[in-house]
This record gives sequence, structure tokens and C-alpha cells, in this order.
Amino acid sequence: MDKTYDPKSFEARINKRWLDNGCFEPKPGKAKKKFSIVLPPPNITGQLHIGHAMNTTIPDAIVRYKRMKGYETLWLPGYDHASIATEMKVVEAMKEDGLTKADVGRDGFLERAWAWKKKYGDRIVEQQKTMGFSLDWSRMSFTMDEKRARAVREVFVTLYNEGYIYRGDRIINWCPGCKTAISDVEVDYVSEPSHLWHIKYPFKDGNGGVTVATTRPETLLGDTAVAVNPSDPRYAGMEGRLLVLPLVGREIPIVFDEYVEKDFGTGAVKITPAHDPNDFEVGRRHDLEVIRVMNDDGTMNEHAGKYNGMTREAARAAVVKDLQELGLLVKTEDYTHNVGHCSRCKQTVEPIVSKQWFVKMKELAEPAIKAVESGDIKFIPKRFEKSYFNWMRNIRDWCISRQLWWGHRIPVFYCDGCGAEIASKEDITVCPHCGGKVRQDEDVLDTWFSSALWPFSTLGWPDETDDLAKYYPTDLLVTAYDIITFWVSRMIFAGLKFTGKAPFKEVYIHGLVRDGQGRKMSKSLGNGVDPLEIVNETGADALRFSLVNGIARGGDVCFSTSSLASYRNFMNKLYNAAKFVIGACEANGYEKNPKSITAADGWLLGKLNKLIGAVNTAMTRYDVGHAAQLLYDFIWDEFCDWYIEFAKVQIRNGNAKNTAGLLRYALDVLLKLVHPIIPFITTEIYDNLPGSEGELMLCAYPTKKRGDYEAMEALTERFKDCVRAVRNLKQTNKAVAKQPEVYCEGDGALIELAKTYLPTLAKTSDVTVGACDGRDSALIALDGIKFHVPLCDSGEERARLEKELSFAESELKLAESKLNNAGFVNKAPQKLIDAEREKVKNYSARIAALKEKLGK
RNA sequence: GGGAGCAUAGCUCAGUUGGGAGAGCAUCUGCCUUACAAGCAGAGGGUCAUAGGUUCGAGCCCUAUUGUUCCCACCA
Repeated sequence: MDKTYDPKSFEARINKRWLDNGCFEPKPGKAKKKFSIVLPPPNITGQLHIGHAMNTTIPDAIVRYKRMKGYETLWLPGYDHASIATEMKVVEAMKEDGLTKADVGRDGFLERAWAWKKKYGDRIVEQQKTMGFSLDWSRMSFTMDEKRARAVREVFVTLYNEGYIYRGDRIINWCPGCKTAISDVEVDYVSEPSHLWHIKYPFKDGNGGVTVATTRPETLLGDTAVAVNPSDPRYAGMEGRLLVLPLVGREIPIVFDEYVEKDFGTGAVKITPAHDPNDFEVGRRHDLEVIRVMNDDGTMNEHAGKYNGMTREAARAAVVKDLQELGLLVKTEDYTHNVGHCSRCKQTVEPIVSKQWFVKMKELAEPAIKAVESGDIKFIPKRFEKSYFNWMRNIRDWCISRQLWWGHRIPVFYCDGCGAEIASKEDITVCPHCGGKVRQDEDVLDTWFSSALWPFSTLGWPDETDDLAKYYPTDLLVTAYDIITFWVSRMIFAGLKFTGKAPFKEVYIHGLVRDGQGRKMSKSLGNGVDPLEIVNETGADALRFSLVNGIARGGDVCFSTSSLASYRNFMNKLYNAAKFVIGACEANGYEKNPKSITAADGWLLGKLNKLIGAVNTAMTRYDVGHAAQLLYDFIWDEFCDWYIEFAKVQIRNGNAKNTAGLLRYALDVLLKLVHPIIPFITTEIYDNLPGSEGELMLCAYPTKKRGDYEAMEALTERFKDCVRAVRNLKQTNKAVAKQPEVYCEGDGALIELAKTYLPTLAKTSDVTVGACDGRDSALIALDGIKFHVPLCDSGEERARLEKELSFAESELKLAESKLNNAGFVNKAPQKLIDAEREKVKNYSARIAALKEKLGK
């Protein structure tokens, strides 16, 4: 082994071995339970960032754990075509070459998009392999490959034939930047300061008129009514009365509709059915004309009269100015309201009436809600069920068509001859009804349409494959909370609808990775981190450890270089501990079945047993963060700082072979326990550990062993206190020699330990039994034992003793007051009462010793 | 408007059915001790946001308040 921890020297080599030997593929075996999980497919929009690294490290730790636990484990990788996001990237890239989509045409564009997919898909795989993720690469899938395309067509055509998919004119969110419809979840609302313009619409006959309040005066051009609340006395009897639409001259009626709130604005709302979802509904109820005044690129169209061709911003300014000149602008108020922006390109989204494809969701959502209510699917942590229910219970129809080229093209064919509309699983060129020529719908599907099928499309559905029979439903889904609505909810309804089963049993929701200042990582902030860079600097294991540590409760993780460094140091610590253990075995030989000979040995075995139990419990609950914390603390504090130090003494004292055997055994257990989190370093060390057999990642995970070490554990813990106390005295009292003699009296077992280990652990001279020989000495009074350490000056010692005394007295008082409390004595568990009584006894003894020393 | 999370050491955060507050980093002190200076040993530092309540006992459970973050809805 090298002198210092150098991950570069072994990570790639070990990874290659795993891949060459097919270690990541499920190993069928009799009586094995299966554990299957599909990876949320990352978008091929670019390379992976640190958030993906976390998203994949957590399930990898779980999968590696399950595999070692003996499950037939499948973890299936893939990536997502990310329709709109990728299309934008490709368009941007073409722009650099001076090309537009129109220049290259649909086929030319798709050619470029596939090339993009190849480039970034490969890069993603390289990143995932570098991180050591134990994904079964033989089953890699892509949301747009042939098999997944079949599944998409099967689902679309079925839903179409059953009437769940329909095409119609609806208000959708139109992005003038991306020039496509987007779904509700792709709109981000941002609070922006604006104005509320009060505009007077004159009556057709007679004087006066009705004043409406609006935030979007440019849509006035498409108004076809003014609505008021039927119970509003200000407008009583006005139903049906005609107004003259300013600037346009169109006669529009006043309609009564409950939708209008009396106390907002003027109580009168201008109705623009073509450009507002609520107005659209009002329009349907009152049979109003729908007049669209805007083009797809956000400019005004021919229905906007003299404003035709203006941008929406220019039109707004012009309309306001013209109204002002006509004296119809009653007032302008400052007003802050939420404005929708495209989550991709950030442009202001325009609600526009448009012919789009939709999935009717209400009925499909019901079983999906029940599956979670009944506990068939569990969210971890449970609170995320609330956002799921909230979304599903208020579900609205899902707009699935996108005016894009990169994606699954909608499998609907139109016959210009007979007007037939055919949804077909296979491409067709001829109308089955009249034999005329057909043309396919130009649009593609929302990218989440194919992602929704991921848990079963990746296993071969709609074919009845072995994989599907064996691995579906999957056991677990691990993902971040930001895509519960986009993805999790849609997988659940799709899985239930098409396989009759929930696609997974549990959903583990984790947080997002933020930077050191708690900000979301993003391109625009430039605070994103490339995992490969970090792996290059500190190794994959340190990165993995820093990503799973502290992920409890679905909270976000702040990623900082300082925490990364501390975990890199931990790797170095583990590496060096292993070096020591291996060296001890080589120098002394080692006992294959080591026994507990010393109290320290028993302490180690007992502690290790408890650790095995705690880590298994945590991993069973998918609490990888807690398991990581337990292992970090044990390896560093208990194993390195204490047992290895005990072992050095034992090896010197002629107990070498058994001690080396225990060191080897403990390290073997620790490597297996922590392997799922840091697979590379553990494998490298395991390979070098004498007596190790086979591939670590395929070894059985440790389980608790029999044996009662309680007494030895307790004794050793008390001795650790002795060591700390002596070290503390040496450091704080300058009158103590650098390597002082130590005298002790009290508990025989403790004295034996002190004689054996104290000189090495606390760097003292010999330990002598008995009181100090008349010289000035410092006193350390602990439970059951007293230490006397000779001094050259008693001044500081007296102050230290006074401090010790007052501490002991306050502890005694506290324990006594508890025991004098009738409520405590009557109701607290016996164990606690006994502990308090023990304290009274021990502190009383300490106080007596200290007082005697102080001459009180 | 509806919902959720968070508030603990200077900083970032743990704290698993309520039983005397922890880690990492930072700070101070002493150490090149034959696995590790990417280390070892020691120390300082917290009214666990505020106010009530339940309990023998509350960081933990209940109520209210304040601050903060996020999700959903999109009222012209």
C-alpha cells in the first residue's frame, strides 16, 4: 500500500474490475428476495452536476446494502430526452453556426438533436461510472429509444381510444420565447410591480358607462363582454345592457357571473375569453365570442386593429396612451401581482386559446390518490404526501402537446380526404377509411409523458418480459422533492392504469444541494460544481460521503469545500488505520478466530456489535446519512483513537497475535459496514487485508454476533475517563512533570488497566499502587479510583482542586434534589433512580477525598 | 389566500418512541508519540427563536407569537 491515501491510484482500477466482472448485474439465486429500483433518468441537456451526484449516491448506498444483504438487486439506469430543454440547447448551439430550425428543417434538426444526445448521454454515463454507481449498464434505457417509443404509443393510443386523451381549444400557457404550449407546472410565478388601470366602457345608449379595472390593458382589444356579480347592487338590472368597447367600437354586453368578486377593483371585469383562463370559462357559460388578438410570437395580430404588429409591451403602452387621450382612463393605481414566466426561457407566459392535446385527469387520479391513502405507496418522510394529495386532489387536465420537434411525435394521423382522425401504434401513410393520404400531427408530447412510464417501460412493457414479471413493481424510488408533481404523481397514475399495480412501494424524498451560502446551484449564479472535478481532487469516496452525510428529513444539503476536506481527511484516516492493521498482522501473524482476552478487547467487540445493529437499523430505514455518521464516529473515535492505541500496548506486551486478529476482524466488519457509502477505498483496503476473500461488494453484510461484553465495556469506559483526567491534569497544571509518576488507589480492575495502558496512553512514567510518598501531589478523584501525581509547586493545584470540589458538590446537590422529589422517585424508571443513587454515592466519595486533600 | 419546513456553539448542521446538549470547520494551548501533521492531546464557547401549557422531568409533545425558506393557487 502507498504511504498516503491516493484515490487516483486505485479508483479507476477497481471500477474497471467491477464492470468487467458484471458485479452490478442482478445475480439470480434461489430463495433470494429481489430489490429493484430505477434511476430517475437525468436530462441529456448537459453534464451532471452535484445535485445528480447526490440523487444517485443515496440509492447507490441503498442498493449496495441490499445487494450485500443477499437481495437479487437491480438498479436500472437511463436518461431522459428532455424535449423542450434539449431543443432549446440545440437551437442555441445552431445559432452559433448561424442556423435556425427553419434553415435545417425537421429532419436536419432531429439529426443534430440525436448527435447532441450521443455526446451528452456518453458524458453522463462516464460521470456515473466514475462515481462508482452500481448501475446495471446492460439494461440502460433512453426515454426516446425504440422500446420506450413503443410504450409511449401503446399508452397514447389506449388513452385516446378510451377517451382520456382529447384535442380541443383551451386556454393554455403559451411561451412566446419557446413558441410552444407549456403545462401548468412549467410556469413560474414571480411577483412584479405593475399597475391597475381603471378604464371606462361607455354605454351604447345613454350617458355614463361601466368602469373596469385591469392589469393587462392590451387584451382589451379582444374583449367580448364585461362581467359583474349578479348580487352587486351597483349593477342591478344591467344584465344584457350593451357597452361600446373603447378603441375598437365593438358592442359588448354586460353579463352576470358569480366568478366576479364585488370588493375587488370596481366590481366589473372585462372579459377576454381568448387570453385569460377565467375569462375563457365565463365566455363558455355566456356563449361569448372568442377573439384572439395576439400571434404566437407575442406580437399583436390583425384583430388588434391599428395595433397590429406591435409587441405586447408596445401595444400596452399605446392602448393606455390612447385611452388617456380619449379621457377613458379613469385612474392608474400601483399594483403588484404575480406574473407567469416560462420555467425554461423566463419570458412572460401568455395565456392563449389554442388547439392542444390533453389528458383528462380527474378519473385517472382517483386510484393514484387511493394508492397513497391506503399505504400501498409510502412517502418518506411522510409529510411529502401532503403536497402529493394537494396536487392530485385538485388535478386539472394535462396539456401534453408541445409545438416542438425533439420528442415523441404525437401518433395521430389526419386524413384530408375524409377528415378522419386516427391514433395509431404504427406509422401509417394511408387512411384506413377512404384510402386517402394521411399526415401525422406536427406536435410532440410533453417530455413527462414518457417519463411517467419509466418504471415499467424500462422493464420491457408492453411486452410481458421476464424483467417485468420479476422486477415490477419496483421497491423504491429516490428523488428530490421538486419533482413530486411533475414526475412521481404521473408515474403513479400511469403505473396503476397500465399495469394495475403501483410502480413502487416507497418514495424516498431528499432535498436539493445548495452551495456553501445555501443558494440553489444554478448556471446563472455560476456556483454549480462539476462532480468530476471534485473526484479528481479528493476522490469519489470523499464526495460520496459528504453528499449522504446530513441528509436527514428531506432537508437540503449545503455543499462546501470545507466539509469535503474533512471527509477527505476521514478517508486518509481510514486508509492509515488499515495500514496499521495490515502491518500488525504481517509483523506478528494473526489469530483467525481471535478471542476477547483483555477488557479493551471485550469493549471493542461489544461496541462493534452495537454499531452493527445501529447501522443495519439505519440502512433498513434508508437513513444513509445516519449510518454514515455512526460509522464516521466509530471508526475515528472508538477504533482509531482508542482501540488501536490499546492494541499497540497489547502487541508490545506479548499479546500480539490475538490482538492483530481482533484488529483484522474489526476492520473487516467496518469495511463491510461502510462499503455501501464509500465503495472504492473499502475495496482497496479489503483487497490488501490478510485473510480477506472474494469481492467486497458481494460479501455478506455484517450482522450482530452473540456475546455479552457489558461489564468489560463499562470498565473500559471508566478507564477512558481516567486517561482523559490524567491527560487533562498534565496539560492544565504546569507543576506536573512532562512524564510524571502516578500513584493510584481504589478499584483493583481499574488499577490493573492503569498499570498496563496509562504510561503509553497518557505518557506517564510508571504507575505505582498506593498513596503518594509524602511529596506534594495533585489529586484526581474519580468514581472508584484516586490518582496522585507528584508536584513541584502546589499553588495551581489548590485552585484546580477547589474547582473540582465545587463541580462535584453541584453534581451531588442535583442528584440529591432529584431523589428528594417524590414525583421523580415514584414515576421515573428504576434504572434512572438507581443511576442517581449511584451518583450520590460516587460524588460523596469524591468530595470527601477532595476535602481531605484540601485540609477542610 | 391555502399548505409545509426551518430557527441548537462564531459558521454549516446532527440530536432515532421526553430521562443531565453533540460533530465538523473556525479559535486558543501543548505535541514531528515508530498508521495518519490530511495527524495526536487538551481547552474555551450554547437562557436549544420568544411566551405560555402538559409532565416528576421538555431541544424533543401541545398552543400562540416572531423571523425565515419553500410548495400550491393565480382574484381582474
